[in-house]
Amino acid sequence: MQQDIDSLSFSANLSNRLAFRLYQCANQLNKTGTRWLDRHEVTTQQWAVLGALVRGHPGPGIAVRDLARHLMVSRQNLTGVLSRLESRGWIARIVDPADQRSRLIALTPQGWHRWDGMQADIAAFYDAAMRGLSDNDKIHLLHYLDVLRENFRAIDGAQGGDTADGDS
Amino acid sequence: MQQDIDSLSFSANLSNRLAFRLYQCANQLNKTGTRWLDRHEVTTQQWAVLGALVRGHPGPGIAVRDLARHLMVSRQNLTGVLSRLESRGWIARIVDPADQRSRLIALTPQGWHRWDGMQADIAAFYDAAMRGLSDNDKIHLLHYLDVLRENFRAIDGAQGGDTADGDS
DNA sequence: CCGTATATGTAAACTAATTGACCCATATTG
DNA sequence: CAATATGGGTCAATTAGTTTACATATACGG
Repeated sequence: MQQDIDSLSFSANLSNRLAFRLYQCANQLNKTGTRWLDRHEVTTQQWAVLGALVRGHPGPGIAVRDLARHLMVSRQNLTGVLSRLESRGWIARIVDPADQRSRLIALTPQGWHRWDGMQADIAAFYDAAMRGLSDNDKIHLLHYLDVLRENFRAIDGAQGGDTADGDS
Repeated sequence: MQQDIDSLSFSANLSNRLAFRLYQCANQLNKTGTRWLDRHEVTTQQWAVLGALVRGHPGPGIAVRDLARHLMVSRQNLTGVLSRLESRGWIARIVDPADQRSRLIALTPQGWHRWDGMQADIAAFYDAAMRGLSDNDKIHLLHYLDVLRENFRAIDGAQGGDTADGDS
């Protein structure tokens, strides 16, 4: 009996700590990441968008809906981020020739230029952030985060969320 | 030569995917977590605050500064969250008898009551979110996230951030 | 061609996160 | 006692995130 209670609370405690650690890491990723790239004038969210565009599907660009799904943010929120990037001339909204309702988001030459310009700093940030993790560790961690992500996706789907995407 | 380039890009790619996965997971954690606890009227941030208070240090409460450090958010932001919780009567700001500048944040009886009331749903959320992870997996994942967190803390410290905390 | 579904944008309200700056009270130290 | 440091609240500006709802244009099916 006592054993049951203990094992339950051990596991629950573990989940608790895990979720909290995720929360802490995300907070710090945003804070230190944005500050690290300060001179490039990008936030981590914009950075995530640019990265998704760079390593995005072949073709002229990515539809807003797919991009929102991939980033796991709401479409309305993404619109705001995209507008800020568009007003700076980093991205362009191109009407999809195959479906004129759809806007394909793509990096402009200037966007590419700015992206290239921040690569050295991004690499240095990753070095600092992942210090002490071997490639093998990273692979394990990536796998675990994949599991979490898929679970979250399943929860989101069951909750009526707008999510359904392939992989990065 | 080619090999060097490949191994470099492999490792960089891994870091990239890892950071992006963290970003995705954090987005989904907030989204699905807040939605899951919808009927309890708490966001994941408030949930994190309550959790920190519950499993907080012994004594009458936690100073705002320490709480902000622990949660890894800014003091100004935390003030807002605390005010919302205070206006609902879930927490109280108590003047520290030992240092009258300091406010000790503590759960009120009502706060405890609400916290107790959401425990079943929280446990169910964890079950869904961590499906497929054994306790051993969780321990590994926790360890990796700890490494990331400490690296972020080090970066934050070097950047002049307001961070310095023990453990949860 | 007409109705419906889809893609996007927009709007509004709210919460949360950042930064920088300033004020005030209290502690600490010289 | 005076100067300085610290803790916390507050104000302001900006970005990001959520939700619900609506408008508009286009695509598609019958």
